[in-house]
Amino acid sequence: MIESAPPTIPRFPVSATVDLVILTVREGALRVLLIRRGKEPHLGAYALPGGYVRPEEGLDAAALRELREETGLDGRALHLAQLRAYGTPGRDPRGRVVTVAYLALGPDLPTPVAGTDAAHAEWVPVDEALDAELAFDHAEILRDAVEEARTKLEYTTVATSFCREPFTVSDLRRVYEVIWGTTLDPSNFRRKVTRTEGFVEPTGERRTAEAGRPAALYRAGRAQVLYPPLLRSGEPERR
Amino acid sequence: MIESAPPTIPRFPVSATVDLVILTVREGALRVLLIRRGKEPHLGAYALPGGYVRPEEGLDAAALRELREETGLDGRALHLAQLRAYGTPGRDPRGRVVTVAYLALGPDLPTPVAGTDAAHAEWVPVDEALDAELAFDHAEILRDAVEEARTKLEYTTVATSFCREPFTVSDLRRVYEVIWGTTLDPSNFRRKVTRTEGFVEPTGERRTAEAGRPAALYRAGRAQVLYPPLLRSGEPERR
DNA sequence: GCCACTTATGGTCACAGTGACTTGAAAGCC
DNA sequence: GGCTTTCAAGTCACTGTGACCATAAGTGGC
Repeated sequence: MIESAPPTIPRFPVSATVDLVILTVREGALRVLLIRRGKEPHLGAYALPGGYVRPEEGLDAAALRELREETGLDGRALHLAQLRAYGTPGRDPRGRVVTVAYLALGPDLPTPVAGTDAAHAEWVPVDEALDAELAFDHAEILRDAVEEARTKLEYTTVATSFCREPFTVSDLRRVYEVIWGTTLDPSNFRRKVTRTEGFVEPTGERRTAEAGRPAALYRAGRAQVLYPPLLRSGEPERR
Repeated sequence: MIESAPPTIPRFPVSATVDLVILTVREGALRVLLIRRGKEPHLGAYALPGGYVRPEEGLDAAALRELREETGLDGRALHLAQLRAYGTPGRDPRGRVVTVAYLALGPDLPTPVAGTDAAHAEWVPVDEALDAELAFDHAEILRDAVEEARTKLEYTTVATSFCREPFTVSDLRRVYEVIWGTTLDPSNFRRKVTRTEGFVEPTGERRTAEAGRPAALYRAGRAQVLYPPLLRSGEPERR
């Protein structure tokens, strides 16, 4: 099929967009950055931030640009990776749109800057977002993104992306607990994290919180993957 | 950005295609189905089968259709899943093309049917394919696909998709060995496979090969994921 | 200062899963 | 029968994990 395409003219034109699922852990909940739509379709509904891919721009570059425009954040400081593409014919009533979803993970991020497209952006708890009505097929994308994030916690060290450095082992543990919806044994978690080469690096400093013994501080290590993985073995708890 | 798009007219038109990475294990090698391009660009080079997404067709449906057109195979009998999207601006010299790559896994498949677009299709060992010159960015796609397949063997039961039923434990082991490029201990592999609930189901039958004790025959089980996973722990062997 | 409370950190123990290896079973071939 | 080949089952040491206990080191109340 591909051989018979006339040069430079799309065989069947579609729009290409990127949508961002930006996750953070804030106030004990996994939250996603959503905007309130100001126009039809889906006026007033929550939607994932995103936008059109520009002519001379790659998909990753478009995701980075949108991230900067919508949140004022530098994508190189976050964990940003492609999730997958969504292109069901009726997903956008205005025409045929194929969107490439990206998953961005970051520490308790500032509320998005005003004066941008995302003036009405909010950090919405993922549970609420999935109960609310989301524009287009963004509920499906969000579900896939959360599942991807849960899985990535098992096999990679991305959990550190949710912590502002320096962080304590308990900070890191709470990331796992919030995203997995479980509780983890503090002692066993510490053993796993500190004994896994390259997961975290001690800074030598300590931090005294409101209560309890001061906790040692850590930075993210160089390892990208977790071997052996940290599997969410038991059944999930109450939700 | 998305709100300002004029209805039904793409903000910036691109072409949407699907490309298929169809893998099988044949004659002791991991092979990929490639076609010889009959037109420019990349005339004569190997390329992944694929084609344009049609107006009223979802991405998954397009992948299923292309699979049928190119190989005569029913995608429901294979393991078919989206890999990721590729949309670097210069990847196709004829214009802006975003392609969604799919990974298909199947047992020693018949040579593709003639009389289709894929008249010049061949099963090429993956090693050779990556050394040869592939059209567009298909080398990158193939590399990603093979890595994905290797990872899926660890955490899922897809290895059974490479075996025609009924199969022996040794058949299944050779799938792992070929795709991972390692050797596995037959005894430990058997223990793992047979003791993992839902991985394989005994048929009760036996098969006598050219030499050796007859092997028990199995079907694929109901389990989709492998828990605990079957990790490729040691370093890869010579390649 | 002493005490209750909280959180961090360290250790023990039993058990499951795995890698390396040995032994035995069941076929064909000479 | 003796040989080779492959399948199958068992042993053993080691690692990682979950459950649990004990201690350390802060805060705030009195």
